[in-house]
Amino acid sequence: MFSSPSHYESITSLSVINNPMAPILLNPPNQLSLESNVAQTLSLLERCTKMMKLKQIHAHIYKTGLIIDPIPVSRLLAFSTSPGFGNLTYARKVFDRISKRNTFIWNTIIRGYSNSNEPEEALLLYHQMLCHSVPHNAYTFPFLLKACSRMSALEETQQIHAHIIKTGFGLDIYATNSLLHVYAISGSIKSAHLLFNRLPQRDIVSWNSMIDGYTKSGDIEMACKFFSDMPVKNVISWTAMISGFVGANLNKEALKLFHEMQVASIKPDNVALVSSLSACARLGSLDQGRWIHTYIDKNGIEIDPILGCVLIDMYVKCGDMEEALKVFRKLEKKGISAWTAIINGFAIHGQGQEALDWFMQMQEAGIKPNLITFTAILTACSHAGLVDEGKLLFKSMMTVYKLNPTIEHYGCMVDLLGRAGLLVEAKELIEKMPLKPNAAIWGALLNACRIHRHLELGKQIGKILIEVDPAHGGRYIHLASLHAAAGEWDQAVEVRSQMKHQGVSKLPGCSAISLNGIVHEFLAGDGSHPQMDEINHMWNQIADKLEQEGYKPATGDLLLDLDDEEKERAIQQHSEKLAIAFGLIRTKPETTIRIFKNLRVCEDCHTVTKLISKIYARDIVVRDRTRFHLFKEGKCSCGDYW
DNA sequence: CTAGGGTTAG
Repeated sequence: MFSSPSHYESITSLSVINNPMAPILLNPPNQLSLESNVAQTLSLLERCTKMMKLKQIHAHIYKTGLIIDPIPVSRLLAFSTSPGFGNLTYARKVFDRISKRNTFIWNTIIRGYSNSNEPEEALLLYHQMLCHSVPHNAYTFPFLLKACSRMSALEETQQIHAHIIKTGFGLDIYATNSLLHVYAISGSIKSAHLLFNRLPQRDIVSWNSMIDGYTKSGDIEMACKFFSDMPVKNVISWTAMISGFVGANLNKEALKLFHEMQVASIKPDNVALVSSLSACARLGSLDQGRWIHTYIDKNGIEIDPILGCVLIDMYVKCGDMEEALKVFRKLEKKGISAWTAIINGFAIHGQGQEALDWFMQMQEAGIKPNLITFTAILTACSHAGLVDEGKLLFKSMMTVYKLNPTIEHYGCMVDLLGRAGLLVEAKELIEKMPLKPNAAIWGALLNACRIHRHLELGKQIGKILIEVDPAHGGRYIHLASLHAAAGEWDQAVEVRSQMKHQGVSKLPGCSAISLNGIVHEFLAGDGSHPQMDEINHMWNQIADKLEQEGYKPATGDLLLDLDDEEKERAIQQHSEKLAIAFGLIRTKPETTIRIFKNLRVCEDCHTVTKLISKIYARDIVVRDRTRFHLFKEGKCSCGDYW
C-alpha cells in the first residue's frame, strides 16, 4: 500500500496533519531501523492521550515511511476511534485515505461508529465492506450489533442474525451473546428467550443479558428466576439484578440484594455501588448511604464522575446538603452532572438563591448547563418564588444556550407561574407550547388552583387529569375534594363511585422514620405498630398542647362522606403525624427528627408540624414526594409555598 | 469483540 510517491504526497497534504504549529518531537527518520521505529511509534501511540499528540504521531508515521506498515496505521485508526478521543471525523479521514483496508481496519472504523451518535454509519460501512469483498470475522458482528442496540433496530438485527447463521458464526459465543443482548433490550425479550433456549453454549454473559433484558422489559419475576437459576454469578449478575430492582422502584429489595452480595463475598465495584446508592437516595436511607460512602473511602475506590454524581445525589435526597457539598468539593473533576446534582439539591431544599449562585459559579468554572441543569434551576426558581429569574432563564435556554426546552421545562414554568398566582399566564403557556401537555403539566396547574383556591378552573383540570391518567387513584380523590370544597356533595360522591367503578384505589400515605438503622413505617390510619398504645398516648398529649396554642384541625381538604368527628380522627391518623409522635418518643430532646413521606404533606399536617417544632423545640425535616420541608421554631423552610 | 451505572418538572 501507498507505494507510489504521488500517493504519498497527497497524504502528507492532508490538512489535519499539516499543522505548522505542531513540531515533530520524535527522532528524525532514518536514524533508527524500521523495526525499532515501528516499536517506538507503537509505544508512543499507547501513551498518547491528546489529540494534538496523536496528530504529531500521525505526521511522524507518514514522514518515516511507516505508512506502508499496516500495524501502525491500524493502531493509529484504533486510537483515533477510541472513546476518549471522540473524534470520528479525524478517524474517518485516516480511514478514507487507506487504499488497501483489511478486515481489522474495517472492524475498527465500524466499532468507532457503533459507539458514536451515528451508529447507522456502522451498518452502511458494513454494506460497503461486503461490496469490497472484504471478509468479516468473529469481531465484526459484535460491533454491528452494538450499533443496532444503540438504534433499537430490530429489523437490522434480524438481518444480521440471518447473516451470522449463513456465514457460519451461529455458534460463536460473542456473536450470539451480542444477539441476545440486542433482542433483550430492544423490546424483543421473547426472541432473546427463544434464542437463549436454543443455544448449545451459554456463558455467564448470556445469563446476565437475560436478567438485564427482563428487568428492562418490566418482568422482574422472570429476571429473578434467571438470577437464581444461573450456575455462577459475578458482580455484573448481581448489579444487573440490583439495578433492575431500582428500576422497578423496589429499592428495599435492591439493598437487600446488595447486602446478600457481600455475604456471598462478591466485591462491589463502581457500578454496583452506583445502583445501590441510587436505592438509598430513593429510600432516603442516610445510614446505608453513609455506609457505602465509608466503604468507598476505606477501599480506596476511585470516585468516577457517575459515582460522584450519585453520591452527591444520595446526600441531597437524604437531606444532608452539607455532606453533599463536602463530596462535591473533594471531587477531582467536577463535571456537569455533579454541579447539576448540587443545584438540584438547593432546589428541592427551597434555597433558590443558593441554586442561582451555584448556577453562576458553574459557568464561571467553564461548565455549560445542559437540559437537566435547567430543570434543576427552574425548579429552584419555582419553589423559591423567583418568578422573574425563572422567566429570564427559560428564555435564555433557547437564545443563549441553544437548548430546546422539553416537556419537563414547560412543567417547571407552569409550576413557577401557577404558584405565583399567574394562572392566566400559566394557561397561556400551555396553550402555545409546541408539546402535548401531559399529566405533570395539568398537575402543576391543578396544584396552583389548590394554592390559590381557584375551584372552577381546578375542577376542569381535575377532569382532564382523570382522562389523562385514569389508573391513578389520587386524581379522583383530588377532583372529589374539589367538588366537596365547593359544596357539591352529589358530584363528590359521583367521582368516588367512578373511581370504584374503574377498580382504582388510592395509594395509602406512608411515612418512614429511621432510628438506629431500623426503618419504621407508618401508613395512614394504621394501628399495627407494636408501640401503638404509646404513640396514641403521645398523640393525645400533643393534641392537648396544640389546642392550647389555639390550633383547630383543618378538615377542608377531606372528603365529606365522613362526619366532622370522623374527619378529625382520620386527619389525626395521617402517617406523618404517627411518625412524628413516634420520633418524639424515641429520640432524645433536641435531636432532629427526619421523616420520609411517599405523598405530599397535607395542609393540616404542615400546620401541625410547624407548631410541634415550636412546642417541643425540635427541628423536623420532612421529605415530601417532591421536596424537603425543614420545620424549625414554628416555621417551615418552604415558606408555606409548596 | 459480548453483559451491569447518573443528575430531570406536577
